[in-house]
Amino acid sequence: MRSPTAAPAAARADRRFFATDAETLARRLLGQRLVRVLEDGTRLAGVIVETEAYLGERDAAAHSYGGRRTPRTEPMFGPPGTSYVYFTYGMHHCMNISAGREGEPVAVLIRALEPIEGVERMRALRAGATSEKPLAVQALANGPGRLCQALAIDRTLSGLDMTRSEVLFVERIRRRSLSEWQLVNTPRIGVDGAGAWAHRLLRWYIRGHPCVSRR
DNA sequence: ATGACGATTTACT
DNA sequence: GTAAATCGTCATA
Repeated sequence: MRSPTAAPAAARADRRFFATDAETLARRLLGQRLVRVLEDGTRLAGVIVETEAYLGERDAAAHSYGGRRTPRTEPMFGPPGTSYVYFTYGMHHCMNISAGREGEPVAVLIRALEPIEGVERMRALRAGATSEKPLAVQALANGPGRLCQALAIDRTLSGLDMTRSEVLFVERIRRRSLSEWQLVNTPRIGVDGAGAWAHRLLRWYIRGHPCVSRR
């Protein structure tokens, strides 16, 4: 039973939310809340402030370019709302959410969050990365690798159905102010080897937000 | 079996 | 600004 004073349960993003093209989902995710529930029940959450779209077989920057389908990339082919987490550079993880339709390997990379819940836990999770003093809030999840570290996301969380998972999901939050935000649209980061696709404007972020990567 | 590379981050000059 | 860290994944053989 919920107490009369408790806040109403946030609405979880459902299949329909994710079932659109990657560019639309990349914009739609901005301002929504990404939630990670740890094994001890701790809730870590933040507002998504930066995303990138990966357009599948035709996109030379995508892991699914040319239809490449391997155990690693399999979640990209899953139903919309499937998590795709990969390990790279021998030390970092990056998190995506599949979009489009099942069998269509398109996804959105989550590049940065504004930490909202469990900030101290995120700081502890990130502490090992630097020898510096405690990190500022805006430095906890301002990049795809940092975000995964702050939320304890690794490839054991790849392939989850985020419309069902109890450990990783998106909550839709009321965004009356969203229409007031200005979105910035730029080329994607770190895909210089992708020829003409490197120039496509497939990255979005909330203009002026302090938690965006590469400030 | 082997080798090249990466949707990054950090530290250092 | 540049370089190092570090290893799973994938293509080739």
